[in-house]
Amino acid sequence: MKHEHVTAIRQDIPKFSSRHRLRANILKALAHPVRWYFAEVLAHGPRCVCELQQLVNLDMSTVSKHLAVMRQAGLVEDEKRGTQVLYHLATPCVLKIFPCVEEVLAKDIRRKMEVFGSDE
Amino acid sequence: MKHEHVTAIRQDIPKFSSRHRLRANILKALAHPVRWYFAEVLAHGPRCVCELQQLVNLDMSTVSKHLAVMRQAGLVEDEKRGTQVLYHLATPCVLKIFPCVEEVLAKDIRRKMEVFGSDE
DNA sequence: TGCATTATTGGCAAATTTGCCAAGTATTCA
DNA sequence: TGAATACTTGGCAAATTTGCCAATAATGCA
Repeated sequence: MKHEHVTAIRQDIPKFSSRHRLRANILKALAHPVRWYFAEVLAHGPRCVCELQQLVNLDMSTVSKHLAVMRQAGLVEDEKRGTQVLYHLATPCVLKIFPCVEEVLAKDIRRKMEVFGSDE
Repeated sequence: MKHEHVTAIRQDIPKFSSRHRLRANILKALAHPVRWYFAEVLAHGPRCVCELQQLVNLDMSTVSKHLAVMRQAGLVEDEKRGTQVLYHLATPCVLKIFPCVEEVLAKDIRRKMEVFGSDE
């Protein structure tokens, strides 16, 4: 017998849960094309919601919600300036994630080209 | 007038799309508590599906699907060994993402403690 | 004060993700 | 060959995410 079948409540992920959920949540806040793009843009300096909105051409409410996800994850911070709200990266270390992802991507492409080249 | 309302097809995210979708997809493969955990475990060396399954206490089919997500993203590679399948990290650079996330987390906690301390 | 600009929130429908079960494949071993 | 082990795939239901449209709030300006 391997283990009892727990039929746990859906939300209740086993012991590794809380620690890993916290970390996964930060990544989840980056793991969307729009939010990844925002992180890239904000790496160059603060931007207001209206600027970001024009860049992606989505409804402003949608943009606002994406930014809320990033804010709740601790990725960005906001600051009121008159009628607008400026967003900026909470820590520059987010930028270090970019090259890591590039490397995974590059390696994956190399690997796929090998497979393509072989006669399998 | 700011811009026409495009009412685009749902999938069809504007110009920044393809480039960022590709990158976001890699992060998405890490942005789940179980898969984040697997990446941590695999950082210590190859593991078979059955080992990983026992660690998280989920159905083996569920574990298999999580690993398939990671494989398709180019995060891990698999290798048959008899009846079992060993998974290992495709590139060690994934590990560099861990400390970045820790830093975001630490900064976020610091910031929240400040707010807690102030009389706002 | 009234109006425009900027942003957030609530609500909803469509899309995606997640996890289980059942069924199928592949390999080892008796 | 037949049984056991290890894994994958299809299908489905529950949960979550995403994006739009109001409706609402906050600020600046005439």
